[in-house]
Amino acid sequence: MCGMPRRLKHEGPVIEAKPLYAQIRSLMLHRIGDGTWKPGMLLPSELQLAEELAVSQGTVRKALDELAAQNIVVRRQGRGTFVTTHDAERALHHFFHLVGDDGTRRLPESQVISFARGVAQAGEVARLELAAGSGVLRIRRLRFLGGKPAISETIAVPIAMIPELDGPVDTAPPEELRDLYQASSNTLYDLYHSRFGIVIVKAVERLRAVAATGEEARLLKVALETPLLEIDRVAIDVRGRPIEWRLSRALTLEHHYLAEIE
Amino acid sequence: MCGMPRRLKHEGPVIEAKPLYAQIRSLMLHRIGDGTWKPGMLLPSELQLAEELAVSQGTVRKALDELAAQNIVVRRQGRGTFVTTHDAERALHHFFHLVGDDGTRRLPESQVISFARGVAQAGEVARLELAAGSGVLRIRRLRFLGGKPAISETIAVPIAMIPELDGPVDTAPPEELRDLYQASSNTLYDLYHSRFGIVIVKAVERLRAVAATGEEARLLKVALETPLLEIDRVAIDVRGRPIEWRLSRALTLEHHYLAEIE
DNA sequence: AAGTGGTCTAGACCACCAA
DNA sequence: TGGTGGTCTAGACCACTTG
Repeated sequence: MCGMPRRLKHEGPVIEAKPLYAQIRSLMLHRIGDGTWKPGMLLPSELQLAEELAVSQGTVRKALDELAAQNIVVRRQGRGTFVTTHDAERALHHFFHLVGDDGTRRLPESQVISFARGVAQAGEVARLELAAGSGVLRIRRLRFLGGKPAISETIAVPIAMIPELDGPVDTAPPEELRDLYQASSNTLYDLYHSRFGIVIVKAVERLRAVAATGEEARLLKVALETPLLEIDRVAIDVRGRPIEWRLSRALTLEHHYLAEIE
Repeated sequence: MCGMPRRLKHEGPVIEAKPLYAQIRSLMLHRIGDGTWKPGMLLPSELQLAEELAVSQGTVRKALDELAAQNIVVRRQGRGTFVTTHDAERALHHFFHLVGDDGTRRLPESQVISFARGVAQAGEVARLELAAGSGVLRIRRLRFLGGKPAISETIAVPIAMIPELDGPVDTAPPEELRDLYQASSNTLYDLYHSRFGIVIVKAVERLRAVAATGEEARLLKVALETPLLEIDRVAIDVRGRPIEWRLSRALTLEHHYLAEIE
């Protein structure tokens, strides 16, 4: 029955030369990215999707299974398939790896120190793959674990990724956005998803041991030169674009970074 | 046709109450663990396995796909399915996360400092889930990256895991084993697999920043109190048993620890 | 009871590889 | 050319959730 490079009928741009289930997966990612399917939403059932796309249920299933494996979608027997919510719980387990030495995982509180636009510096250009002279949003904050200052953090996001952030780089960003960032504190990825349609699916972290600088020592209330764990993270969305660069320096006296490799 | 809790016919111990493909997966893991299927070996084809186990090809496929996703098995279209070899390449990419700041990944050289049996200390008892008084093999070594000393490392393995290591804990272990450890340097997990039938599939790493002690400073040729990245790793085999505890302290001046989260 | 995802089967054709 | 895994289909029954 099948010809050679099969092709879906319902797409705008023609996708070819990859398996049907992969094409369907791409189509679903588009629907999530463009807001047709929003976070938390119930998707049509496998049978409905199969009929709409004119493929078998098994093919739809394979596409959904892959999305589920990537945590983009959650499947619940008897209920249906849902778009993942980057809620606090998930953000905590998936993207926040500092845990207490006793194994407890606590949500850190955050205090925003500064929030401003600026022209991308060399490090930002490199890690966010920007053109020279691009604008970025920069957030500086101090985070607390168990009430004690534990992490000094700088975040950079390309202005181009956030339409609401357009404007001269030497003026203050909208107050509303600052409030959003302050409020979402620990679940920025959920904010990106629900507000900007950006789905973070991956992060690359580079870790090293460094000595606390004067400012860090002051913020974290420790001696100068105290060893800190530096976490240099770039978050990447479903289309492979770097969305956020985050440089954290953490005290690891009562906490450690947990990595599970499998 | 199907009854309720389906059951395979060919097993020794009865496995029940889980899906057929999961039972088949377990059976395959047994065959790999007990040496019936050795590293690098070509497995029977899906159709042969399906016939032998009296299930459909699709069910065998699902079991094999899961093993492939776990890197326990490698599938090659047109050739067949093979038991994974923990070769240097794989060990490097999967379990060794220290990379050069320029992105290069180099295989470290190792120099064994000491190699002896002993009674498990508190930390070893806890991390390796041992009974008090159990014996462990302890290896102390210094590792070099780009010719320069970079990592100070202590490894502990329960004697019970290695039959060839049985004997009084206050005597020296067999020379042959020491030679093996020295030679395999970076691919201990391959040694565990091919020699002892232990398949490492997972590792849990805890990272923190610490200050170099006197001995470490001497070995690594840096100043006292230099910040070091401490990596506390427990390797776990396919049956969930902790096999090895490794405590490393690394210089991160020209290298960093790379973690990819997805 | 109706609808969902989860498991399992049987069979087709394809792309790839080795002899 | 024959055998392998990779894709796709069609249809069955199961377990779970909701009304």
